[in-house]
Formats: sequence, structure tokens, C-alpha cells
Amino acid sequence: MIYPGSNPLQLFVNRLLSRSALAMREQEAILDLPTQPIDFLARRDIVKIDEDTDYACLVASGMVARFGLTGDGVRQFTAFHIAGDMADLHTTVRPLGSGGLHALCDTTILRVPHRAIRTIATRFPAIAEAFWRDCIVDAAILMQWVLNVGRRDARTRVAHLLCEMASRCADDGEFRQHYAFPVTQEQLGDATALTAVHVNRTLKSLGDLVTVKHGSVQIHDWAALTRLGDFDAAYLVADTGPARQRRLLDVE
Amino acid sequence: MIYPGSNPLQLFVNRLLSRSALAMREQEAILDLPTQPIDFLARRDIVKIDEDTDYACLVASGMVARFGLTGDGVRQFTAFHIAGDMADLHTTVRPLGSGGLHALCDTTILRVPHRAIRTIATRFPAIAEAFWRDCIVDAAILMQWVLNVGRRDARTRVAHLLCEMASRCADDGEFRQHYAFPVTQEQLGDATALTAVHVNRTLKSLGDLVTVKHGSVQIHDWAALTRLGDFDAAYLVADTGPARQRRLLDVE
DNA sequence: CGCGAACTTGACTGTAGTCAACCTGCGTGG
DNA sequence: CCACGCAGGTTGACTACAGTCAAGTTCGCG
Repeated sequence: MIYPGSNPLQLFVNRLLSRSALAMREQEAILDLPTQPIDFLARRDIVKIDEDTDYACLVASGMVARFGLTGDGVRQFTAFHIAGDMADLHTTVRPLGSGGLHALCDTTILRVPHRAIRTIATRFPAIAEAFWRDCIVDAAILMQWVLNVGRRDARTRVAHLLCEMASRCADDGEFRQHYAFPVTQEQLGDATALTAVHVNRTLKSLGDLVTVKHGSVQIHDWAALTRLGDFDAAYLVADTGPARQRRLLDVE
Repeated sequence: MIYPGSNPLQLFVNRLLSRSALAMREQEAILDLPTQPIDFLARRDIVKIDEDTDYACLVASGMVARFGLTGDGVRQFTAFHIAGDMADLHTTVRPLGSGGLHALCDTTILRVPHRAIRTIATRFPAIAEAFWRDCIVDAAILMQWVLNVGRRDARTRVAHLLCEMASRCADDGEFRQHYAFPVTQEQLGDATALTAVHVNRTLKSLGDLVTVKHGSVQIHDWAALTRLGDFDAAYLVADTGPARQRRLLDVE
């Protein structure tokens, strides 16, 4: 047992199952995917910007950020990914450099060959659908980031991001009062398009509602934080309807 | 022949073919999709925010914007879609309210039932893949919007957007010197997260490189505009490699 | 010809950026 | 065990880009 606790592929399947319906043999096909584990130290790039890959990166432990760079080298994060996320599943169908992946802390990645992902996606339409849907949820988050960065002031932006991560880190469908978020204030600025200095001031002014310290977040007043952060978790869930809607067609 | 010129579904197939390989019978399956045409006047919402749909919207003619709203009603566009685009293909796998769709000018939409899309996606894995890839290209554009809105100043932002649309409106892989872009300066602000007043000043300062007037864009100096706009069209293309990569597996 | 929407311009404001100094906590090595 | 170094955090003073407000002007359409 290389991975203490749970198998990262099982974590990934669980993530998919929260949004899509998969039969046992489909789940097994995913669990049987070939993987190559690689460890990265904090602050290292897992995939360099503009790098083309022939594998996707499953986060086994740790945390990663996807990022882009402007022409003059300014960095902007476009997503955070936690353990169990396939951080760049989308490269399966579009392998061209789609931004970089950066390890926020010591992180173990499982490389999963695109070829293997393609094979099971073709064999099992429900798997292709689950992968597609997973990418769409990521895109829904991205839309929120455009809104966040474009239209909200600093306090709202930071609060919204902290709410998003609290929701996504939750095991149930709710939120986590306390969660690991191993980012510096500089990196928080890369995500919210603020400077480190302004993030610092903003966090201080948010001190009654939430504390970000030593790489972890402690929420003191969820109701107030979501209100201030203009946060509604609806965009994070794929489906509230009956389970059958999670599947294009019953194959049986 | 209801639609003068070309069949909108054919336009959609062409768009897919520019990114994915589809056999004749797969193309025909798409062309056979049932559609319901609906006309919208300029400035009307095609899909209201938070509305759940059971169909996707194919733009037959005109132009639409996808948008989100902050809690206090400030609008932010997150994408523009031109004729031949399935503006919300992603709702097929995630039908929950994923933002609104707004007609920028008089626009004809073909409603395509999710159920029909699901059916052919399940029957033909290559179609599911093409749809998935199409959504990924949209997501790649969205990542650029985060970068644009988050990290670039007003001139660069506007220039970048105008470059994006010039590339996407091109029939070949290049760009269009002159193209229809029926937006007011207010709407340009909704896309770039600027106020109408500042868009106005910015456009004036860009006058040597590009003119935006009467709902159309005229580019005077493409090289300078892309340089100023920090624009590289790479993110718009799905694949530069050999054609076989456009398809997960050969089904034949 | 007249109305309204869109565009234009100027004056002033404000949020966040910049620059710079300093503090704090932690790991390393003398 | 303390000294040092360094990354990250904190604070203050000043700046600037874009927002706001308000008053015109232009354009297109009925």
C-alpha cells in the first residue's frame, strides 16, 4: 500500500461519483488506469507553461494551482486543485499547452497517460460523459473567477475564494470550518488578481469572519462570510435532480 | 430553405471539424438533430440567469454573450458566441443554471434538445469527444479571460478581446481585418470589466491600431494590435498535430 | 424634425498598486 | 544554544489607473 489512507484513484472515482453515475465495471476501469507517481517539492512547477503533455495529473496528496502568464511574466492562477482532482483532465482532448501546474506544497502527482484515459472513455460512454461533466464543473468555477476578478472588490474577492475552497474541501455537500490551504499571501494575490500587500490588508479586515494563517483557513462566521463574499455554492454542484439525470442514457 | 446561405447545423459541424475528426455518418447524425428556431430581438435575454434548460442554443445568425451577475446586479460577460457556435453545449451534461445568454443584436437561435444531443453522443463516441473538446476550447478561452480581466490594463484588455474575436471570426486559421461585433461600449465594458466611460477613452487611444464603430471592428495594424494586446492565438486551436490525434480511437 | 440611445469629454474621487522599511518565525549551522 | 539568514508577513506614505458624476454631442430611426 503505497498511499496511506485511500487510493488516489478511488478518491478520483469518488469525486466523479458525486457528479455522475458510474456502474461498477466502469468504476473498476478507472481504478485500473495505469499511473506513475511523482513527487514535487513545494513551489515547483509540475507542468511548465506551454508544455505539451501526453498524460494527465491526478493529485494524490498536496495541492496544486493552474496558472497562466501575461507577456511580461505576471502570474495569474486560474484554478486550485486538491487531492482526488484530476487537475488537467481537459488535456486528454486538447493536449496543447493549456497553462502551467504549480505545486503549492509538497505534492504527489499520479501521471495517467492520455492514451489510457482515451481508451476507457471510448469503451465506456458513461465514463466519457463523467469526464466531460467534470471538465464542465471546472469551467463553471472558471466563470465565477472571471466574475470574481472582474467585478468584485478586494474583500469580496478574497471572501469568495475562501468560501469556494471551504465548499470544495468538504466531504459532505456543505463546507469545512477548518481546512488546509497552503498558500502565501502572494499566491492568494495570484488567485484574486491583487497584490500581496493588498491581500494582507484585506485579510486583516476580514479577521472577524475568517483567519488565514500557517497555510490553513479557519472560518469563524460562515453565514457572514458567504454574504460578504457574494457566494452561492450552486455553481459547484453538477446536478440536484434525480440520479438518472447524471447519466446520458442507461446502457443496460 | 429557411436559412439563407448555409444550414446552421452545417456551420456547427464545420466548427467541430476544425477541431475534431468526424466520419460522414457522425456528421450526418449531427445534421439530423432536431431543432426549433426562435428569433430574439437585440438586447433580449435568450436564457435568463439561473434558468435551467432542457435544450442547447445553436446560434444560427446574430451574436450572443454569456454572462453572470454579482449579488448587486453588476453584469459580467464571460464569452461571446457567433453563428455556428453551440453557445451552451455544456448544459447538455450540466443543465443547472450556468449563467445567462444575451442577444447582442437580432439573433436566431436553434434550440436543440439535450436528449437528442445525449443520444448521439452515446451512440457515437467520436461525437461525444468532439463535444467535449469543443467545451474545452471554450474553457481555454475562459482562462484567458481570467488573465485578461485580472492582470492586464485597460488598453491591453480591449486589444486582446478584439484580437480574440478577429481570430475566431476568421474562416481560415488567421484573422479578419474587418468583422461584425455588434456591441456598445457599455457591453465592451461588461466583457473587459471596465466602465463604458473608460472603454470610450481606451478605444480612442487605440485609434491608430483598430477602429470600433457602428457595431463592427476594422483592424488597421494587426501586428501592433496583437503585440499591444499580448495576444497569441495558440489557445484558440485544439490541435496542431497530425489529424489522427483529433480522435480518441479509430472506430473503424 | 425630434427623440432617445450611444458616445464623448472634463473634473474629481477612490480603490488598489508601488515602494520601502521593518518585523516575525523558523530552519540551519557555527 | 545562540546567531544568522531568509521567506513571509505587516505597516506607512505616496501614486495612479480606472470609476463616478455630470454635462454635452452625435447618430440613427420613426
